[in-house]
Amino acid sequence: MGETTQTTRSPLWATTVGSDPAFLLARANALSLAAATASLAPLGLKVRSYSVLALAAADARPTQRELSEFLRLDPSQIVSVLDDLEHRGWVRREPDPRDRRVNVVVATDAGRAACARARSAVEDVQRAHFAVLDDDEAETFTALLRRLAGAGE
Amino acid sequence: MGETTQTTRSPLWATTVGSDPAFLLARANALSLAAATASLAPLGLKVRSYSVLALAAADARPTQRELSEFLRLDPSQIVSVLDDLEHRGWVRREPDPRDRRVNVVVATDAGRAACARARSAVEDVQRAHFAVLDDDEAETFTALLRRLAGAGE
DNA sequence: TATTGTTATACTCTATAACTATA
DNA sequence: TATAGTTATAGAGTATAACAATA
Repeated sequence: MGETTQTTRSPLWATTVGSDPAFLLARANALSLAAATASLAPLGLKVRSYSVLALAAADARPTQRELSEFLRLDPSQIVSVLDDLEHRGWVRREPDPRDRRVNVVVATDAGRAACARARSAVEDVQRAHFAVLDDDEAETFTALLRRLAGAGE
Repeated sequence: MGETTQTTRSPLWATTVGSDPAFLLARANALSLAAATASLAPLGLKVRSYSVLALAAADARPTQRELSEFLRLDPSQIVSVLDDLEHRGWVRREPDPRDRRVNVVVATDAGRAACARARSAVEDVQRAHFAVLDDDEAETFTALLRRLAGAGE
């Protein structure tokens, strides 16, 4: 047993491309992204809308501009994500009384509940994705990844 | 000195999203991808066309189907990448005499030269990207990443 | 004059299906 | 009947510029 799940194993893995860190990073991300997307689909969320919802539900009270910069999305894309989330009653735009140009994004109770369900779903698949590493390895990997991702900037 | 290069440091990094491995993976990949894309642009290449050129130049003699599966691109996307590379004289489609349906992709001498220049350019920026890790850390990271990327499958 | 959020538009990327020629 | 490559097309994602309200 064990051979039943064997995959095709392309000979192209033996090339320099197959061990290029940038290529591996892209591949690992594609797998992670696909798993997260699939787990969120039943909830009517995509990775982007879930990210926005999660930041709102974290009580960070982000402005649209902050969301745009942190998620590296164009401000106009934030608009459409928020339109969708607000239309479902999961998020509200609150005008900032100190600067009436800016909106602060807050999650509703329904939004928090939806976010909790979504988080549970993505954590399940991410755990499965990281199951190829033991706990120590996963911790090491994430610590190095955090620096590579430029966390904090 | 040192403060001149200080970036904005979003407060959103303090949320759970900011330490989510999947988010960090996406961010690290986006940075790597943007750097590679920028370094390849002067050569008229994108990451996808460079990947195909590199696999051809590695003498792996991939079929279009193999390229499609390994790079996780639709067969029709391989067609347009190859049309572009072939039009520039960097790659040739060679019909396989044993099965006349399949084309094997090989790099021309000009293609190998272009590939060497491209490889040098991307390696420079990738080195800079990985410079936040020392050699041991980079090696550890890549080894773990390889498993996470499902290398070999 | 600069900035926040918004709208509109065009471009790229991706996914899908149908077609041909071979097997 | 199935597979490799090709073509065509529609949808999603992305980038850009212009605009109104506010600072």
